[in-house]
This record gives sequence, C-alpha cells and structure tokens, in this order.
Amino acid sequence: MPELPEVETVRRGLVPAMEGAVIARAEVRREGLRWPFPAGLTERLEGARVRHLRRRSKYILADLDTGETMLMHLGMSGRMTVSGLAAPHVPGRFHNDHPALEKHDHVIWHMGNGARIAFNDPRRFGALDLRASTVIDAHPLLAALGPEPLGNAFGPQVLAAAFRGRRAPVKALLLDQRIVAGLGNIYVCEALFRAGIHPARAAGRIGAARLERLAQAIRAVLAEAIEAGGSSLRDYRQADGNLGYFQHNFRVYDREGAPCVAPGCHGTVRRIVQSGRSTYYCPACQR
DNA sequence: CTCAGCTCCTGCGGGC
DNA sequence: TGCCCGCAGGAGCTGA
Repeated sequence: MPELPEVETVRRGLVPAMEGAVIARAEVRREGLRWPFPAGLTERLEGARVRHLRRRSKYILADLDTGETMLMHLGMSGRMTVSGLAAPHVPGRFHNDHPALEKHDHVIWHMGNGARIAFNDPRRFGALDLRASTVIDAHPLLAALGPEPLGNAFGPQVLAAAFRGRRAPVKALLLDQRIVAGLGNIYVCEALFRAGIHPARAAGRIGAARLERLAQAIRAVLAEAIEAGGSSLRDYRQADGNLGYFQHNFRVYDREGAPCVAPGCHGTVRRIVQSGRSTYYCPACQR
C-alpha cells in the first residue's frame, strides 16, 4: 500500500514501536526482496538504537545510533505489522504477546521495548538497505528523487520547468519520481481530476494557470489522504492495525462507469490504459 | 535525452 | 468446484 500518504501513515505507525528503541534482534527469512539484502544485515542491526524515523518520497528511513541508516521501501504490496506494544487500555494485550508470523513476513524486528515489527511483502517488489548515514542521500534510490510535494521546494514552477517541451502525457510525468517524489497511480488520477486536466494531455502544453491548479491539487489530495490515514485497498491494514479511509473519498480512481462527482457535470468516469497502467478520469470536465 | 514496453512476483476476483 | 485471464497502490531496465 504504497504511495506517499500510505508510507507516511506507516511511518507514523512505526514511530511508537521503533523510535528511541533498540533493535534487540533482526530476523531475516529470505535472502532479499527486489534486491539481495546487504551483507551482514542482521549483525549490523542487532543492538542498534533507532534515533529517528523519517520519510523521503515513498521510502522510510531509520537513522541508527551505529552511524548507519536503514532504508525501507514497500514496493507494490508491502506492509508493516506492529505487535506487542504496551497497550494498558486494551485488556488482554501485553508485551511479548505476538500473533503468529504470516506467509510473506520476510523481515522481523524484535525491539527491546517488547514490540515486534513484521515486514510483509507478497510480491517482493519492496526493498531494504543499510548504508552510512552520512551518504544515505547519495543512495542510488534517493539521489535522483524530485522535491517532496508537501515541502517548500515544490510548486508550479517545478512542474513548469519539468514539463517544458515535453510531449509525454502529463500522467506519465507525474508518475516520474524525478520530477516530483511520492505520487503513484491513485493520487495522480485524483490530482488531475481536481485540476481539470486530461491525463493524456501533452505535459508541455499546459498553461501556467493550470499548472498552478495542478500543484495545488497535488498538495491538497496528499494532505487530505494523510489526514485520513491513507487508502486501504483490498483490506490492507496500516501498521497500527487500523484501516485508512481515503478510498471512500476517491473521485475517479476505480470508479469506471460511475457518474462524475463534479458539481453540474453529467460526465461518466472512464478508464483508459496509459503505459500499461489504468487511468481514471472524467472526459467531460478534464481537458 | 525522451518515451513506450517489459519485467520482477504473488494473489484475488470474475467469467466460463 | 476448478481453471484461465486480467488486474493490482512501484519502478528499474532496455531498446527504438
């Protein structure tokens, strides 16, 4: 469940279990996910204290007191499950009282505070790496990322510069993490709808006023989704076991054939395929 | 450089 | 019930 809002929700769910806590033991149940795990992973993690959990784009970064930073990516199907956190208000829940591990629980962190975190990823498109904190920004997966859409460096000027002269569909460029980092298929569709821009429009042929709307729409949809705890498709749960509920606020995504929700619009949501992926939009109000 | 297509992998739901 | 197909929230790599 991995676009920026979901990753941010996962990060927040991990904070109580991981931040400030020691990794008593790391358990690795296969050689790697998308790529092999780094050499000596379990030894390098054992005894390390997590100083800070942060997020860059769709990556979660754990700064350790060993001088290394652990990088995690959830891929398409990754999730984190926390158990064993002290929950005095929940009768029957205690430290070190963990449910059975599940199929596809590939990495498990056993924390000194009694919490257990399981990284589950059926499709194994996820990633986990470890590298000196001083050079983590230069990690090949992070180095080329564009600005954070909710940060100060992002705005219509970023889109204008990146789109200039480009003939590719605007949807494809918004999915390019080098231009703006953190969007995925859902939130690109939702942002384009809010901005009234047709997903197949050549990116370089969008005027300044509409880029302003688009940048604003991107920020708004991401902020609202974070507020809602992300989107939970196919019953995926967040790290704290709760479901996000932004999926109920989708205006076009996965709504093929449904009436457009824009006031006064009588259009019908359509699904097309762009570079192999579904795009949802309203042909009546997106131009 | 730009762009489209393929690829990795498992699981689920729909149609027959 | 079982089988086959398409599809799924990502993104790196290849080749035109």
